[in-house]
Amino acid sequence: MSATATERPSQAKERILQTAERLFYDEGIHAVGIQRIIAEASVTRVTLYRHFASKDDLVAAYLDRKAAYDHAQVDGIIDAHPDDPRAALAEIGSALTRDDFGAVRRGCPFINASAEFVGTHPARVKAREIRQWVTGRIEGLLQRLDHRDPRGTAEQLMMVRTGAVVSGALDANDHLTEDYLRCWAMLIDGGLPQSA
Amino acid sequence: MSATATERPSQAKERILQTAERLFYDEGIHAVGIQRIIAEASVTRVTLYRHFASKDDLVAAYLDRKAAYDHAQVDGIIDAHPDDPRAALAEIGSALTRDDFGAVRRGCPFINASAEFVGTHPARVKAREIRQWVTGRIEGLLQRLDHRDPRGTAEQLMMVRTGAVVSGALDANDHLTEDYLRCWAMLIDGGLPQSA
DNA sequence: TCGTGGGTGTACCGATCGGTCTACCCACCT
DNA sequence: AGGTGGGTAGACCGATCGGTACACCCACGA
Repeated sequence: MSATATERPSQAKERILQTAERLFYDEGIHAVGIQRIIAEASVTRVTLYRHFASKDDLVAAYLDRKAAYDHAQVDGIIDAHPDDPRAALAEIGSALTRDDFGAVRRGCPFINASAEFVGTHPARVKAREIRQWVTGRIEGLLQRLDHRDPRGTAEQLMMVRTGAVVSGALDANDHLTEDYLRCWAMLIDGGLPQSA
Repeated sequence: MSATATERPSQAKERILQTAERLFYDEGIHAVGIQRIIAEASVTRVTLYRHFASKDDLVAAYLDRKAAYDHAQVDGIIDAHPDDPRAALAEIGSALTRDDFGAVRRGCPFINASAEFVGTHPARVKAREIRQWVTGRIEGLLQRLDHRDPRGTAEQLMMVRTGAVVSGALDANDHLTEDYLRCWAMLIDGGLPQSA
């Protein structure tokens, strides 16, 4: 009922964001001009600048959306295993490998964006934020498992996760998923209290 | 004697390459125009295009030089420990951490460049090549140690190495070196034959 | 009824992009 | 003496960059 009321806020904006997301991720941020985006989103220049003050603004929105996906996915997994942190950790690890790393076939959007900007540009700030957030979530799960070293292990897990994403985008081979998940499990199991 | 004879081949070219290396790595490739490079290298436009057919050509030369560093470093370490592959592995791992990851403070030049290009662009090809080469070298050392799984472990080592480089560039903390090297050593020691 | 906000269309801005052109200089080697 | 190759100087190219100005349309809600 009355969906149209507050829903109207912009179909064009949504189209712009989806297009920007696709192009920025697939081809890089500096490589994609405003012209490309408005053409493929079937929007006019004025409309874009009505919704986003500048390209940097659009970039920030693009990364915010990417971050929202990650937040939702990780928290969704954790919530789906309220009494089994170990299963949640396993799921966080393996979620990455779906469809042969298809969702990250071009690597990590935050790492990629960070490569294109310097200093304290929003892209770099957001990259650091999401990485620390994920690391913190993993650390929390490890704590609930009475893991020997939640902080260090969480960071190590982030390292192999990062490496797997990059490898999946650059030099994927048939063993990648297996090698990655074995390492992931080893880091977790190696510090568990009464594990065999 | 007669150094000037064949040494002349281009001081300008060298200046261009050094400048390109610095700017491309520090700020990104698409973010740096030809104008910036020739200005900071104190060279004219014509001179640059006399030595490099195009910007893509210069990018390729930039990455070739980066690859040459890596080749020299890794092979240098291996050659310095002809009878001790384990020491060589340890050195390859820790070489990265010198000066608080200072040499890679902006991350991996190949990963960064790959983020800016699509398809089979030289940047992506070279990235895959250097990564597979390093992985192969590590695998060779593990084989000489009669490691249980040289191939898989080499790939896992590359993952944590990659993750450490990225982390060093984005969210370095005081424990990074320690966490990284512990993981590095664990992967190696975990598969050794008669280890304690 | 009228304003407001999302939207279109298009022309325009200065700046920069990668790349080319012509003309000249000079140190070296043959 | 002449050629060659590395170098400088600066103008110029079409294209694209991010961003703005102005004028108009229309559906909605107050």
